[in-house]
Amino acid sequence: MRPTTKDLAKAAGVSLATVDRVLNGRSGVRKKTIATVNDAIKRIGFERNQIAATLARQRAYRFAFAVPRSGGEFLDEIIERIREFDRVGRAEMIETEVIRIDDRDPHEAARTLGRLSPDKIDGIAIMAPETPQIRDALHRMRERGIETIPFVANQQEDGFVGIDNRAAGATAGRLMGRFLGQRQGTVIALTETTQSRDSLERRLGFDGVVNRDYTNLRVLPTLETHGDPGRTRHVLRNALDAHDDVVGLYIMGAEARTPIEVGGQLNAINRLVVIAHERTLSTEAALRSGEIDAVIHQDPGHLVRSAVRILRAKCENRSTLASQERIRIEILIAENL
Amino acid sequence: MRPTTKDLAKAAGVSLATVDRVLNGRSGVRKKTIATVNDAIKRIGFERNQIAATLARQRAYRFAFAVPRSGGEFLDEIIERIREFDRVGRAEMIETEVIRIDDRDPHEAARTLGRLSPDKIDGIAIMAPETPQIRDALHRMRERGIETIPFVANQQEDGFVGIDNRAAGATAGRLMGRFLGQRQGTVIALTETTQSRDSLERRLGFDGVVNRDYTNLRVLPTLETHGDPGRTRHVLRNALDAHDDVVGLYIMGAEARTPIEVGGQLNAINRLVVIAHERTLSTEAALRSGEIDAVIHQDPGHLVRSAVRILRAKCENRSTLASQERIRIEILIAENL
DNA sequence: GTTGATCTGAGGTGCGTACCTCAATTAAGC
DNA sequence: GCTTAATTGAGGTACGCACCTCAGATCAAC
Repeated sequence: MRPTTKDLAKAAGVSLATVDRVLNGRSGVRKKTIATVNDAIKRIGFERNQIAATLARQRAYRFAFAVPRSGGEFLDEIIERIREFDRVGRAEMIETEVIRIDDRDPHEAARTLGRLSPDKIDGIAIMAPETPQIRDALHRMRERGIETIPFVANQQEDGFVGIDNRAAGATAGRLMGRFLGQRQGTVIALTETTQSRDSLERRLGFDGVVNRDYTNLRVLPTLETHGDPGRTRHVLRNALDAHDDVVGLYIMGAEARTPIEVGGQLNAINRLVVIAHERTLSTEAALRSGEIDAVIHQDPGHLVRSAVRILRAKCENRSTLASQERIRIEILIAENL
Repeated sequence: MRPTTKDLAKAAGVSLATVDRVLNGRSGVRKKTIATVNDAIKRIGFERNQIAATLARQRAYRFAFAVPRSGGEFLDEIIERIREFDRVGRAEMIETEVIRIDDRDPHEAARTLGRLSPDKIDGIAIMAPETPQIRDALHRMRERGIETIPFVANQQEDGFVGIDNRAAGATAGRLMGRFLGQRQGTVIALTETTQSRDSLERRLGFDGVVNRDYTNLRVLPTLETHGDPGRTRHVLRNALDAHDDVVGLYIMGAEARTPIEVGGQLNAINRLVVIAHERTLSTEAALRSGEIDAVIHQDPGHLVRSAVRILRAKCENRSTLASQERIRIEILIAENL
């Protein structure tokens, strides 16, 4: 039989109350006693029964996902997965909710986060640009006892859930090079805004591979669409007009729908190797139809489940298996959709 | 507050004992009463608290993974993931164990499975060839009340956990075609044994794509290694001698180490596009060194966690979210390892 | 109406932990 | 040694459900 708290109390020569105080980090225990209990934990191999602990808490874990108010298909997909998780999670006493924050107004976003109280929420996964205001708000949340982790954005932070965007860019670069083979020419790189760290990282990774291993290719400075179809058409047409040897298109942003549409209309896409990011209804359809050649993807379901596992582990101050939590950089083509 | 069994009893106008009988499928309840309770469940949106239910069972779930006695690196990897899961699972009252079965002796395998009693085990994931003896043994296990699911092998069975091998082969075929570009020549396909259904499916998928879309390529009949380095060297050398235009090598089996080694020794691999299955220490190293170009993979951690989720859901007669349980066909290259 | 079988209710115990109160003990400062 | 504060123990209740017993109700067949 697995040792219980009762066994632990006996082994440590203390009462259940003290065991409880130590296990849950409550105050009013001498350092020496804490050490005694910890020794006993190791000695008898005690491990808290999380099932019983969760039940005894008398309330569900409540986790929030703070996501931008504006977003494309990929964000919709993530939100759908959060809601899906919520449905099955309730039976395991985990409730999840989506909180929208305004990524264009850092002050308002910080205020929204500031309003969250530990009474209503145990942890939060944040998908937001790293502005000083947000950073401050997060710091204050942690002080109030709310666990936080960066989600999809801000990979350099601790406990990040998401992919290594630099490696993702390198992956795209490798595929671009290999798919183009001996062909010589220009590659267009497109994103919503070059301000975003994700785009920067991806571009760095992409260039790293292409410049080193595919000297037959030349990558143009990144074009910006600002998510605007008109502007997308404009910059794309300009680039195609200016270079008659365009052979590849790398769509770096999460919103590939408009570039694909515009590319198709310009009748350019059929001759190009096109690589985009994130599986959405649009990129999936484009993969099937052959309009694009590969998609670099991170699984939204895994993202959500991993974030919840990590938040929960933090609440129970456990550690997690890093190997289990690394989000894969997936390569999708028509055949493995 | 979520409705509890008590609320359900009140809503259905029956006692807690009857609610328990219905929820857990015990005998001695009239059909009409069962219907009344089920109606009430829907009406008030009752959902069993799995945390409390698990605790009240007074014992952990015990799941087994039946895997072949002989196997290569990929099997080792899977077993390692099972043990890893076991360590974290115990805190959630899920115990897992590995059972070795002799895949060369179906009778002995069936006997091993036959010895398993519902007292000692709640469910089992089986990775074994589909012989009549095994099929019988599984049938009898289910009758005894042990849940079973096919694992990695036998994808056509219900509840299968693993990848669609035909699609995996098609994925390999597409990559082979794209990586070779305009090059013309012969492609070698290699496996341990063509008797295995996995190999057959992969070959079918591979051929489907290559024969249709890459007429510049010709795929030779599948070579068999029987897992023997000597034989591998022999058949590979023969094939390379017989065809001076070999441009690609497709290693279909799970054990790629020997073919990669032999190919390297024959000094052939550097000129070829090589695609293998399953990430292992060998294929990972070969990807990094450039000896192979891509690996088609299924994540062992996901395989194990998914199998456990499905077995547990079956024990609690719940349904699972199919979308969450589909094992991805992953494409690995050096950049997204 | 009786008998026997079938169904249902009432009530209990226990799982392993969280979280609470209050009294008792021990340590620390003077 | 005394006072005060810090530490510890004892005991309780609760979570939502599984699983048990036994008496009482209901039903069907005769």
